[in-house]
Amino acid sequence: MRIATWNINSVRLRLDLLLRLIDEARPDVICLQETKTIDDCFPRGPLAERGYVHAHIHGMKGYNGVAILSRLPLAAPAVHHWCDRQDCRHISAALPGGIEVHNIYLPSGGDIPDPEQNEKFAHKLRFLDEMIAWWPANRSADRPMVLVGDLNIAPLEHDVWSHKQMLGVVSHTPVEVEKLTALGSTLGWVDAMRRFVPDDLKLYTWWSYRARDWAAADRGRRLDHVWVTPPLAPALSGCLVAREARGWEPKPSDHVPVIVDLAP
DNA sequence: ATGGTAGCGTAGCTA
Repeated sequence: MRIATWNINSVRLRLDLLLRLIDEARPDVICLQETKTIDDCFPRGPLAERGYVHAHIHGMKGYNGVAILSRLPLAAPAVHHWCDRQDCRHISAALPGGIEVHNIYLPSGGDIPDPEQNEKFAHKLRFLDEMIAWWPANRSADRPMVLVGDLNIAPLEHDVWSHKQMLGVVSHTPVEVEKLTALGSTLGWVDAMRRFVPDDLKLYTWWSYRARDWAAADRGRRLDHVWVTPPLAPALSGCLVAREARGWEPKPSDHVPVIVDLAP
């Protein structure tokens, strides 16, 4: 089974690129973040035509928005809310065989890495704290689960272009990294991407729009993640970061798809 | 040190 995750940064504007991903990678399940549309405007038709007849969509006007599109039936669709908000940032559904897929868009956190000065950063930290408490209280590590999405944190030294220069930049500050690590420890989550790319090699999924030449500068960050619970770890058979998608014309997302394969 | 770009929706927020 092949699962793709992608912060598409508007599913309506980039429908053609989503269809290109489908043609080129043929994922069974696609998890999108930042769809940026209400559910009534989500382009279900062209996706259903290509076999993605099962969809769990949770969007809002203009911001956020997550979706799980699947060729395989989806059971137990759920919406999860955090920080007493109605943001569309986390949904889940179960695949045949009982594998539960969680699709998460974690708050970016703004620019200033101080929760006293910046309420967006405070929101990000609270979101993490609430999830750290939620998983062990609501799910067992024995359950086969996949957690994907834009977590807006690059935890490892080589998840950013310069560890030293990024230590004070939101997405790579020690407080965020500690909380993401604690989140990973809740159920013994396995970092699927790093199963296939050693920790000492650079690995990015996002490059800023604000660079003159993103590829030449290559100042990326690994903000997007695929985690699995221990029962699924032996099934991991591959993981691919579709770096070339950062150059897809006419208008690429600033994030690229991450694709993971699970053996039957 | 600063400013740089993008999407939504049509001002200003979010990233």
